[in-house]
Amino acid sequence: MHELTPRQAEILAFIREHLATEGRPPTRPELARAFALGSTNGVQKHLLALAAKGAIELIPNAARGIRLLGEMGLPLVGRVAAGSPVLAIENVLGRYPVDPSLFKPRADYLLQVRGLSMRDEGILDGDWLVVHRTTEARSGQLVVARLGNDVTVKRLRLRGSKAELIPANPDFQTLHLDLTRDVLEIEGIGVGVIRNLMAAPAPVAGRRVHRL
Amino acid sequence: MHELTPRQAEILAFIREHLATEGRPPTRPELARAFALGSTNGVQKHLLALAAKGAIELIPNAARGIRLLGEMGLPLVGRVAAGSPVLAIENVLGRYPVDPSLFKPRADYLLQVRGLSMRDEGILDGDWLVVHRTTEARSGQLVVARLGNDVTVKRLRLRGSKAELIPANPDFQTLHLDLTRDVLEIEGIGVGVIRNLMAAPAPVAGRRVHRL
DNA sequence: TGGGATGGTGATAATGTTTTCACCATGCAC
DNA sequence: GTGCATGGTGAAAACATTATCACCATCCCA
Repeated sequence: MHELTPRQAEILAFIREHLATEGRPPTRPELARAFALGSTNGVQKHLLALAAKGAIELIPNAARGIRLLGEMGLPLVGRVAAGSPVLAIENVLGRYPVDPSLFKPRADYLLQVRGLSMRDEGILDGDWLVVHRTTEARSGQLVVARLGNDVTVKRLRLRGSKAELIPANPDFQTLHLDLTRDVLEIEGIGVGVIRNLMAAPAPVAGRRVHRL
Repeated sequence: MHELTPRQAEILAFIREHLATEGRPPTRPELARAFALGSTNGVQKHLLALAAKGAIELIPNAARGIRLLGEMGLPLVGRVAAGSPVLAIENVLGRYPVDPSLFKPRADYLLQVRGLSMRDEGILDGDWLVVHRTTEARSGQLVVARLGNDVTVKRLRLRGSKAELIPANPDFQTLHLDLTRDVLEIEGIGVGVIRNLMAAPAPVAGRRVHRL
């Protein structure tokens, strides 16, 4: 998908919002009113641009025939391949219908936790860590950090130029970093945990998500 | 809400389905086609009946102006008042946008866990247990059980006529029941866990959910 | 300096959709 | 047996909505 212009992003956000609050997509006149446009044709062109970029689908001759694409839940990231971005396609196991607004700050993806290094905080092997994507974290937060080629989940403590990545399990060791020397790459902060006690559900979309 | 007739329930289900698959409510002609009706007026009367019963809201003069009511996520049940049904209004803290189909079997409500009796299974104080409502449970399942006036979350073990409710924390004691004497009321089985690591989100609907 | 992408106004035809008219049939309670 | 809720047909008016026409302005890049 090409990048959206700021205006297009605004309009896409309004459609999302309208859908959530009203339960149906907006019409072109409704969009025109919302953006103080005098003509529905201005709206129409934005919608065509959004459709061309794959952000929405326009159903011909259907009232409110606007369908959001790529809104199929959050990606579940499995084992992160060495050196690849967390959200790289080869790491994504599927997409699951988790409402991003259920968590604060907003959830961006799910990370399947491996190992028991955070056991004493109730995060077990196989749990889904709900992650907010950010490069900044505060002391005390649960972080998804990149250490070389590995991605790890630990609690962060910052003390001046020193950083600690602290597990919640006495069998694991705290990692000490000197920020004047070492690079600490934050991938996101943990904002929630989801565990399936029974069988894992089927994803709403498989490994590859095609746009039409 | 009055009870729906079978026909009305069918139509409501179709609206739900259409909304999920198409991303917008159906029109009256679309409904007429789906139910092989020759006239949109037949549909209109059903919609008016559904609206009168509080199942939907009809927005006048708006294309696809059908809005589902009472579809606002799962109820979060807090401390269960003595003797009251789990889902009694006084126990419901709010409603949260959790997709029931994310868990198997289907999630029916969320129960705010109190205490640390299941700590070693990674279920902590304040966690939301995702519950499937059922009165039947198998040995080994995590159950929401009613013991007298109290509701408790434990792992169930059945051995012939004996039942055990087993905590996951050595500080708590296993409860032994003789099913020939004692009554074990199952309220549901735990199918998942959700934890908010940051502040708890605002509910999509407050303690009281008004219809219009 | 010219052409394409973006972001508009204004108007109108064609089509989709809601709403209401009149009328009919069945089952069920009082 | 009459009245009422339910579940229909058929038609038509009024309104909502989509789609497309011609035209304009700005910005950026080759």
